[in-house]
Amino acid sequence: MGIRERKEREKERRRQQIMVAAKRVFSTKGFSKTTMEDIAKEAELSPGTLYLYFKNKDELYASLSLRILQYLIIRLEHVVNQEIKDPRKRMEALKEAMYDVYEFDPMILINMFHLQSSDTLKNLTPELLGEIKNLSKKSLETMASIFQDGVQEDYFINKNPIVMADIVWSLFSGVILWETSKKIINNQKDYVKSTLESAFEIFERGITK
Amino acid sequence: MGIRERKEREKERRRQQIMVAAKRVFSTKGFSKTTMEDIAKEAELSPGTLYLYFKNKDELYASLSLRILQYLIIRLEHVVNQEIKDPRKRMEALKEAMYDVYEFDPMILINMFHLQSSDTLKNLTPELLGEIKNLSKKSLETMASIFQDGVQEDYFINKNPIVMADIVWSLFSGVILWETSKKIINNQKDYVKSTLESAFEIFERGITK
Amino acid sequence: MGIRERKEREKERRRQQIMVAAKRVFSTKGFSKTTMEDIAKEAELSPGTLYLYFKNKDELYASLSLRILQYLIIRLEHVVNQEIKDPRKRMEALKEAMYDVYEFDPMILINMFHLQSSDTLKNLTPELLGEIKNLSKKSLETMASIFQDGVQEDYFINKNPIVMADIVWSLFSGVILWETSKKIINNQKDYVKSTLESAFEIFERGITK
Amino acid sequence: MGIRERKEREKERRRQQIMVAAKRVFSTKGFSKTTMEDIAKEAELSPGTLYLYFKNKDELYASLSLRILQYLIIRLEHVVNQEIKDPRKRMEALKEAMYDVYEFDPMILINMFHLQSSDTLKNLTPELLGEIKNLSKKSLETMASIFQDGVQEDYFINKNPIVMADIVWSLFSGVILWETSKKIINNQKDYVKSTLESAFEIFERGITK
DNA sequence: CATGAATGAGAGTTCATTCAT
DNA sequence: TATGAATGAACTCTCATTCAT
Repeated sequence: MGIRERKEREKERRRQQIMVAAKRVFSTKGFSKTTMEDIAKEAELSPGTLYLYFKNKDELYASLSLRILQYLIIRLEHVVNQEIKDPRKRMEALKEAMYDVYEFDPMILINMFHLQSSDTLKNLTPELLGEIKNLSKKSLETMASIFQDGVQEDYFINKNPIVMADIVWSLFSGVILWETSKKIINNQKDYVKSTLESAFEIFERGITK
Repeated sequence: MGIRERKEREKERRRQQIMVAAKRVFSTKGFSKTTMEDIAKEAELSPGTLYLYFKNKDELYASLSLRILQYLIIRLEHVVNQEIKDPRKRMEALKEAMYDVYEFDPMILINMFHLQSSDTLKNLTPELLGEIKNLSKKSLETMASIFQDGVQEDYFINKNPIVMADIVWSLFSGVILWETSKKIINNQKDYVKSTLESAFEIFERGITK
Repeated sequence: MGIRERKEREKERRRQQIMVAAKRVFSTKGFSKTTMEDIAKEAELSPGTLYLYFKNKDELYASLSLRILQYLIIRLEHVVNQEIKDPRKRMEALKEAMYDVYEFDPMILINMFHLQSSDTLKNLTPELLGEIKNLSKKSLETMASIFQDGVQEDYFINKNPIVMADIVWSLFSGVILWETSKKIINNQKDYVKSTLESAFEIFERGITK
Repeated sequence: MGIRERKEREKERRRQQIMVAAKRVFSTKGFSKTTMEDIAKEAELSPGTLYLYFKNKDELYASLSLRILQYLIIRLEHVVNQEIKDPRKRMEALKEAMYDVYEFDPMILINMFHLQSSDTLKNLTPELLGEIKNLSKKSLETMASIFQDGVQEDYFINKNPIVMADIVWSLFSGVILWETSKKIINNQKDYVKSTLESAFEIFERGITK
């Protein structure tokens, strides 16, 4: 059993190693122009080896989203499990958490948002798709629980907390995509942080009694 | 002169005809899997002909966004130019307008949101890119003017109207992408309308004094 | 009859006009990258019209050679028909004539040399091919007659004058192609004239008793 | 180390295999009409594989010239390194060598002469172009050394040996191109050998004191 | 497990040529 | 005679994926 476990761990390590390489390549070449061979070279492996760890290119791409979702969940749970129950402070912490996730890896996060509504999604193995669904669900539920508490404390307006979570998530992804877009098109400054700040402020005002 | 005008009109009609065909193919095959030949076949033209009207595939793709942006602007300007000055009613009209734009062509709108933060954008002719930028700018400015009025009337909180416009646009795109994603992943009902409704409600509360 | 003649002349003028345009485009874009549309645009005609005057692209290309061959013949006959019968002076005149032909239009001449041993030749209409053959033959014969005279006057060695003409023509084309090639590859000075000078000198020494 | 060497050799063999196939196709279809797929089929490989060994079509074409230039150099150096120092005998050997090169592969040689003054040249990788330049230079220098010796021995006239080499190379290429052309146009006998013979004879007379 | 050469379908694009007007 | 929009075959080249070693 020990051996099998170690093997398992080693396999997982290799996967991570490949994903790290993939991220590095994406950052320099952009998603659409990155080939499997590029990634293999960066990972100092052969193209064929990549297919021992990922069923195909789409799965490799999608796997990147998993990591960031996992990170998101950790941060969100941390917010929920804290002592502080003051909704205002929790909202603040939520905002912080989400911005951290953005900063953790902007490129990958944007890729994940793209992934959300693309054909790619349909081509994934049921396992991977299931995992993504689970993680997404968990994230949203964790967020919802924050709102839930706020509603119960009569601090937030009486609205379905799940819907609130959907909206905050939409706001988050929308701001990042749009501000990134503006940055690219107009070669302008990065307003993600400040816009996110304002967006959260308005959102909070909007749900506060 | 009449002849030249007619030719011009015919050329424009052809362009539209190709774009309509493109949309039809996209709807059935999805964006990434649609080839120029598919579109040509659907338009009952030869592949070469497509290139008489669009410089390349990316330009054809991007041109689709143009139409929807134009429609958006018309709807937004209509909101602004109406007699009604009551901010609440205007917000209601704004929401209606944006939802109409979504219903006008969901696929194309989603594609446009994807386009926003992709490499494709960099490969467009400066002319087309310029046009997209102009239309985007105009849309945002028109939205901003609504908030501007509301602020001046002391009905909305004192926040940069341009930032408000950015946020409402982000919210709009974010909700659509996320709800569509959920619909696809979970094979569930389409919650775009209801979530958009809630999102606008919260947003309005959030900016109202 | 007058009318038909005029029509004929006008048709010929149009042909010339197209050929002039073609030459201009070749000079700027190079042969392989010039399209029929380029030529049409330069000639301020439509692509279709080109096909009223030339059967196809190859024929248009080949026709360019015709003009230069005609010019060559005129110059050669001038050399032969002059009063001077001194072989040395005639050789000098021959050299002058050939260099003039080169300077008349280097690009077209080089194209003609390429044409000589290419597949294109086989795709020409029999008429055009026949004309090229005739003009070539005439050129070579005219040259040969110069050598013939020199041989009869016992000034040149006793060798088949036709072969001498072939060799002088080979030398001419070979020097031009090779010196042009060196010029392009090494970005060096144009040595066509000086090398041609030396080549003729050696050739003359070689056939002089 | 042995393994890497073997791989290297195998790679080189594949390259040769492709080049041989290419030559075969060229011989039957002519250069301009040969497609990469034709060559792939002849080599019993897939089109994609060709691109593992040659960067693009032009490079494959140009590579063919390399081999013949290498063969030329070997033959020329052999002439120079022989015991015989008698200029007349050396000229004879030079002629033999060049004719052998022609017979080694007429099609490829002609193609190389075409290549010399075409746009293709400019599109090659600097490495390949550099190699071609080096080999050309070496050939010409080796030839020049023969003339150099003859001049020093006071057997040849006092002319720049480099220029002499340029001229003999021009004569060689010119005769081959022109005689091949005549053969094709007039469906006549092949006079390359006899004309080359005469040409060398005249050239030698021309440079001999 | 790992390799990496080979695959081969398929993409986007070009352009000589045609033909209805 | 002139047009020029339309054609469509043909091209080069890419790259995710496989499989013998």
